[in-house]
Amino acid sequence: MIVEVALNLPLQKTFDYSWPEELDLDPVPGLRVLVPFSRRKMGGVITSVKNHSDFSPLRKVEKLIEDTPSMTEEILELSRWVASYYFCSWGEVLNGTLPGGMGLLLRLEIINKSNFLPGIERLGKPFQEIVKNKTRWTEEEWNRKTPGTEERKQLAEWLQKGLLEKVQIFAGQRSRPKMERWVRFLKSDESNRSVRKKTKKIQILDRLAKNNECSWEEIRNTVPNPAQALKNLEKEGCVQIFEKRVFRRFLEDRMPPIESFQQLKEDQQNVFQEVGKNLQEEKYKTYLLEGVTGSGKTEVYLHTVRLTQELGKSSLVLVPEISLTPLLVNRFRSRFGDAVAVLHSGMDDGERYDEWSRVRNGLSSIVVGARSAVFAPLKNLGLVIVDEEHDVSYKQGETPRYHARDVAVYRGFKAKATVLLGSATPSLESSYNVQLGKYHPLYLKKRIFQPTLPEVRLINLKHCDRQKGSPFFSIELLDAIRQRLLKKEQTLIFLNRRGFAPLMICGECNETHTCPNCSLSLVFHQAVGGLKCHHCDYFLITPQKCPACDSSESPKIVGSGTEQIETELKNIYPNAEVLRMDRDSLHGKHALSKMQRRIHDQEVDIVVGTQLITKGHDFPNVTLVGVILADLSLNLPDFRSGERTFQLLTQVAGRAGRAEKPGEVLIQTYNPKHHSLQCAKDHDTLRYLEIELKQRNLLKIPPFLSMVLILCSSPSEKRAETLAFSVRNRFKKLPPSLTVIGPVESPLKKLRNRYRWQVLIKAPDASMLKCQLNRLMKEPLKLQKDELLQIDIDPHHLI
DNA sequence: ATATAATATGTG
DNA sequence: ACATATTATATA
Repeated sequence: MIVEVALNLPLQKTFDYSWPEELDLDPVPGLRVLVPFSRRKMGGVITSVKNHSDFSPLRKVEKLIEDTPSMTEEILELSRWVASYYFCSWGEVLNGTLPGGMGLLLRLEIINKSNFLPGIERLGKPFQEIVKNKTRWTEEEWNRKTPGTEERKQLAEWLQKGLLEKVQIFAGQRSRPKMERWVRFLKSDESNRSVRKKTKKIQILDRLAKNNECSWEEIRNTVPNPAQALKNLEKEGCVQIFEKRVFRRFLEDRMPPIESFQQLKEDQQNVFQEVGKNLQEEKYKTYLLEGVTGSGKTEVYLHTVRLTQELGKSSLVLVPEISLTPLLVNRFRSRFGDAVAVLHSGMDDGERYDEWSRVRNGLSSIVVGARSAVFAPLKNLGLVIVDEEHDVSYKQGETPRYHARDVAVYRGFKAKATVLLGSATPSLESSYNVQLGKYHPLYLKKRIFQPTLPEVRLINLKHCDRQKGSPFFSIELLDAIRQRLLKKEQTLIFLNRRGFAPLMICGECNETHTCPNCSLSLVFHQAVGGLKCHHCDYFLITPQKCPACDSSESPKIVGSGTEQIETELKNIYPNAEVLRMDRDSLHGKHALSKMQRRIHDQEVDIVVGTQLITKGHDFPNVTLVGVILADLSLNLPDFRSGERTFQLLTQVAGRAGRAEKPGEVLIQTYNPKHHSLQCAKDHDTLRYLEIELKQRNLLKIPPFLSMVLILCSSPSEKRAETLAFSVRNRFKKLPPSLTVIGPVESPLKKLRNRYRWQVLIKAPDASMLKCQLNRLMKEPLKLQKDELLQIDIDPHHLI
C-alpha cells in the first residue's frame, strides 16, 4: 500500500510513501505520519491511499503520529479548496487547521558511532567528557557547553567522516493529554466493617460510595495520605486505580452563573423563525443579518444554536479575536455547558489542544472561536454563524491568507448548513452578495433597552473652539465629559493610535525620527521613555540629540496618541479615574477581561482606548462616546479606509447609552462632509452601503471585481523593483477583461528591512482570476536569494 | 523550507 | 588554485 502525504512546505505537490507492512493499522486519509524527507523527518498528513505510484523508489513512512486521523474527510476537502483558492499548498493549510500544541517535537541527537575519534584531545575538557562518556547526546547538551569554533569544526568533520551521526528523534507532540489518577469503586469489603474505629480504607470506600469514581486528589482532600490504604484496597480487589484524561479549560475557575434563555422580542423572533425554518430543511443558505448594536443579535444566535442542538447537529460560531471576551464565551458556556468548546489566541497551547480534542472526539458540538476555528473538526455541521462578519481580523495576514468568513460560507455550502452572517455594519462584499441574491437579508432594527439610537454630532476641528493648552479637545467635548462626571456616568474616548505622539521632530531642523528598519516615523511612548516602531520591534530610548543636525534643542512632540490623551484628561479632571485601554496597557492573560470588569463595575470614569474598546463588552453606564480624530483611519492609502471608518465609528457609537440612559456621541474631525462620517452620524447603514457601492462600481474595485495583490520584497530596493517588473511582464498577455496595476512601490515602502513593490491584478470574478493565475504561475518565477513573492487573494491589507 | 550540487565570482 | 558567493535543483 502507498500513501500520498501533504507536507507543510510551500510546494504544490504531495509526496508518495510506502506503507510499512509491520504496522497493524491500515492507512486512512487524514492520519498524521512522520516521514523521511530529504535528510530530515517531517510530519505530514495522508491525503489518499493507493496501490500504485509513478515514483520510485519510494521511502517508507517512518512512524504513526496518531492512531485516529486528526483530519476529518470534511476538513481535508475544505483545506484543499482553501489551498487552491488562496494559492498556497495543501500542507500549509492543513497545518493551520490544527492547534499549535499539536506541533511535533523533534529532538536532534548525535550518535557516537566509533570508539576512536581522531583529534579528540584538541577539544576542551567538557567536550571531551561528553564525547567519551556518552554514546548519544542531544545537540542542546553539546551547545550548552558553549563550543568555540574549534569544537564546531571538529564536530562537522566527524559528522562528515561518518564517525558521528545526527538523527532526529520523534519526541511526541508539544501538548499532551493531561492525565489524572482516579479511583473506581469495585466492591466493599465487609470484613473491614467490624472494626469500631473507621480505618482509612473504610473512609475511602465511604467517599467512593457517594459517586462511583473520583480522582485521587479528591480522596486526598477527605482522607490525608491515602496512598498505602488505596494500594491495599486495590490488592484486595475493592478498588481500581486508573489514569483518566482530563481536559484543561480556559476560565474554568470562574464558571458563569447559569443564565436562562430570554424571551425573544418580535423582530428577533422573526429572524429566528426564518433561520430556524431553513435549519430544519437541512439545505444550504446564507443569511446576512444586519442588526444595530444592542439589538440582541447574540440572543438570536443562542436560540439558533439551541435549535441546532435539538436537531442533533453541531454549530460553528466565529467571532473576531478581540471580542472573544469572557462575556460572550460565558453566555454560551452558561447555556450549553460542556457542549461548548472555545478556541482563541488568549488560551495557552494545552487548553486549546484540549478544547480541540473535545471537538474531535465529539464531546463538544458547539465551537465558539476566532479565525482558525473555521477549521474545527465538528461533525454533522448544521449551523455556521459569523459574528461581526465585516471584521478585518477574519483575514489572515500570513500564508495561508484566507478569509475566515468566506471559508465559513464555503464550508456551510458543502455541509448543506445554514450560514448566518451578522453585523451592524455589513461589509461591502456581503451587501453586494445580497444584491446578487446569493445571500438573504435579515434585519434587527430595534435596540432592546433603548428605543432611540444615540445622538451623534460631528465637530469640525477647523472651526470649533479648542481647550487652551490641550489642542486635541474641543470645548464641546470637554463640557460633555464634565457633565458625565457630575452625573457619575461614564465616558469612552476613542483614538485609533497608540503611544504618546506619532511624531517627534527636532526643535532645530524639524527632522523626524524614523525607524531604521521601516519607512515610517517612530512613535513616542512616554510610559516606556522611548520611541517605538509600530511595525517592527525597534525601540529607541528617547534621544537627546537630533539624528540629522546633532542639535540638542528640545524636540517637538507632534500629534496625539492614547497615552497623551490619557495624561491630558488626568490634568483636566484631576479627580476623575482615567483608564487607558490599548495593546500597551494590557499585561497578562486575563488583562482585557479585568479591565472590562473594572469599567462595568464603574471603578473608572473615563476610558481612553483604541479599537479594543469598540467591541465586546456592554457597559450600561457609558452615556458619552468621544472620538478624538476620526480622520486617522480615513486617510489611509487603501480603498477600504472609508468603509473601515464607517464601521469603526458605528461600532464605537454603539457603546453609548445601552441601558436606560440616552447616549451621546461626539466625533471630532477635519472631514465632516465625508459620507462615511455623515452616514455614521445618521445611523444610516443602508445609505452608506448605497453610496459606497455606487462608488466602487464606478472605480471598478471590489466587490465588483476580484483582486490579487502580488507583493515583491527584497532587502535591495532595486531588486524588489526588478522583481515586480518581471511579475508585471509575465502578466502582459492577459485577456482584456483583466487589468494590471503597477508595479508600484508599496505604500509601506520598507518593512523590517525589506523593500516592497507590488503588482495588483483585477479580474471580473474570482474564477477567472484564479484560472489566469494558475496559467501564469505554473512556471515558478526565479527568485534570487532574499527575494520574496507573496500572493494575496482578495487582499485586505494593501499597505 | 532546506540542503546539496553546480556554477559564477573574487583573491592573491 | 583556492575560497566564497550565488543559483539551480530535488525532496517520494
